[in-house]
Amino acid sequence: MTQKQEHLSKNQQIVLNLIEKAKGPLKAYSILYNVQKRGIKAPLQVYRALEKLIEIGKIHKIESKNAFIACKNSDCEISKATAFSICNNCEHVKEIKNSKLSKYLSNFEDNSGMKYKKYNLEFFGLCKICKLKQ
Amino acid sequence: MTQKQEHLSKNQQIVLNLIEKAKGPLKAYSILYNVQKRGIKAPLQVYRALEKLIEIGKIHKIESKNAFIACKNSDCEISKATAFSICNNCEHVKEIKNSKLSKYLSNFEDNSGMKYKKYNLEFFGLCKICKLKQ
DNA sequence: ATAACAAACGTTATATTATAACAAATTAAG
DNA sequence: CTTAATTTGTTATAATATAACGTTTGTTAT
Ligand SMILES: [Zn+2]
Ligand SMILES: [Zn+2]
Ligand SMILES: [Zn+2]
Ligand SMILES: [Zn+2]
Repeated sequence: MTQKQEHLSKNQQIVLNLIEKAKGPLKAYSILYNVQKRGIKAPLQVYRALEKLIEIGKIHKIESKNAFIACKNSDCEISKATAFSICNNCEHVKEIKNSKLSKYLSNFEDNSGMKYKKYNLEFFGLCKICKLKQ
Repeated sequence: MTQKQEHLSKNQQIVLNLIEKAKGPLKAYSILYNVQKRGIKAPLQVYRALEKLIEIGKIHKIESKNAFIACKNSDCEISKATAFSICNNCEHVKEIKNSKLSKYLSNFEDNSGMKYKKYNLEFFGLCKICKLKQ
């Protein structure tokens, strides 16, 4: 049983539902506008839900875009090891699931003697579709 | 000759000087306050300088912190391949210079058929000093 | 040198992203 | 039940970043 099942509060569930059915990453204020019909009125309610959802690994933040995407991998170790591919043209974002990569990075040590507990990697380029269009 | 030497404008030079002599990453508005004595008055002047400096690889943005750090590597391919180690406790940030890592990531391909032109990797953990203090 | 173009500048206003502070309500645990 | 912890609702504000506009400076080609 790799799936971590937490009980989510009302607001957390509302925000997660929206992010999960979205095609791409969503920004906080776009989330806010889309959940106002469900009673969430203020930015802070969204940010608090986001914070919790990130903590339990249900979503990830795409740092370069200030946007939030649902985790599709059941085995992201609670968002401690994330990698994304981002298309510079259409902005399509996809979480990379590659065990060699995650193993390589999780075990990475540099000469500083620092052992890393978490990493976030963002790759940029052109996706297959946009490459053809060029 | 790996060093890329561009002519910098006045504002760009002022901002770069500040970032280069800083011990760690600086935030945009902290930069602004520190260069006001040199005649830079508005956020946009700072952001424009930052944009250019990033473009030519003199500085990098630490996305998870919205902060800017000078590039210490002469061979960052104009900021197309960056990796940082970040201490969660003291916030110390250091650019990782590791040719195996950069080679591995620059050549990385996943099953999506996307070839990556750029990446940014941020590692988090405790630095040597903070580890001892725990 | 001067026209034409590109890059950088200065300035004001505004957009976007995120958190502080505090009190009330809900939920989990003993 | 009761106590503690979490979540909520709300208002205000902080922090980060860009739009729009006109001017100035630097570069390139005649
Ligand atoms: Zn994930
Ligand atoms: Zn694309
Ligand atoms: Zn660098
Ligand atoms: Zn430290």
